[in-house]
Amino acid sequence: MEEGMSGFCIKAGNGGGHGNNKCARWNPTIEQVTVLTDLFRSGLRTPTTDQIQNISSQLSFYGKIESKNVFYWFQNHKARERQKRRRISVSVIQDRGDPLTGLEGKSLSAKGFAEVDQVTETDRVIKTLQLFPLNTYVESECEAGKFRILRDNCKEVIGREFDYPPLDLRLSFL
Amino acid sequence: MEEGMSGFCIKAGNGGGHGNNKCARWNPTIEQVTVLTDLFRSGLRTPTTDQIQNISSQLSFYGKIESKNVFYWFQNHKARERQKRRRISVSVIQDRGDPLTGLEGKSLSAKGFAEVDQVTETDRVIKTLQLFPLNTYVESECEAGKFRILRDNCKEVIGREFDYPPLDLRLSFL
DNA sequence: GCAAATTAATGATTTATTCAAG
DNA sequence: CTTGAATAAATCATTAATTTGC
Repeated sequence: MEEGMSGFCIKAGNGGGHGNNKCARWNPTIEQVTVLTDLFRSGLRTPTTDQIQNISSQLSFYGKIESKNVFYWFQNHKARERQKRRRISVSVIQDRGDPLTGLEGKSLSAKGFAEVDQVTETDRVIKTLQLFPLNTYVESECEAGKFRILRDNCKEVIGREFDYPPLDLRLSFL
Repeated sequence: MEEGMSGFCIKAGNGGGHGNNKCARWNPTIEQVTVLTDLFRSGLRTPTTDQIQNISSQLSFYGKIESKNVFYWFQNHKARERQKRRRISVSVIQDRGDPLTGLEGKSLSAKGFAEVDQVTETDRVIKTLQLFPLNTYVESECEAGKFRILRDNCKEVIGREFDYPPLDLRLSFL
């Protein structure tokens, strides 16, 4: 399969600006994303029409882009940042600064974690891990989907018993 | 910049039969790393406090270990895998572009987009660029010509139109 | 073979973000 | 607008690999 298969508008060849009309959707360049991210970080969340047009105009120097792309970018980025925060805030509370004292587990809770708000006591059977290909997972960071599921189940799997069956834990995953 | 103040580990009597007596830093055993890696590859990214404690308890069978070690391990491993990934595919950015026609400010949002969901990690992209000294923007596979142009224009446009008050600092390096 | 010296990995800290609550 | 919660990124620091001279 050729790389052009996916239909991305690869910026490679189109130095001229117009490039291939083949691309179905905007494929931002590194520079474009950098600028947009900077703006976002600087506090810009919902740019006005004028701002959008200006930004778009500016970014067009880096490659093909339209105003709507800018608009959507902010929409999406804002939403995803929020979602990301929500997702992890429900289940992750760790210690920090505790390492200095070396208190270990104790201070973990001392940190005032709530953690347990994990509403669902979902009865998802914990066979999930066995479903994971493990080998095909590679080190990619496609954590999104799978992790969400695993996290819930992992609690079960790991918390199962722990009677110190040495290799038991490991074997169950291998 | 007081930085070197760290590292006062009171030479704890390291239990366990595996490690040394020094309180330098955790030195995981092969088994411990194996289990941690399996968990990671199974999708576990940011374990909860409970999970950390459980994992730590389990792994203590193989040698000295503390909860914080587990916590740090996942932090580091996650970050480094991502870093490794990012090194390679820097230009594969995809924002779920949206095939809408013209852009007209507010009306778009009114359109009722209901698609923002997939928590892709790709929008994270390379913030590395922000560290660049302004004009050394990357000598990636892109043509060189465009960059210098934008830097000037961007400064202009943003400085003129954006209402965001004190945040203009960002502009200094665009 | 073996240590001293150098380099690569990786454990542990610090810093800078983001969203959200008050 | 300020502050709390919780990272993830960047950085510091130490251990293990390895290279090198003998």
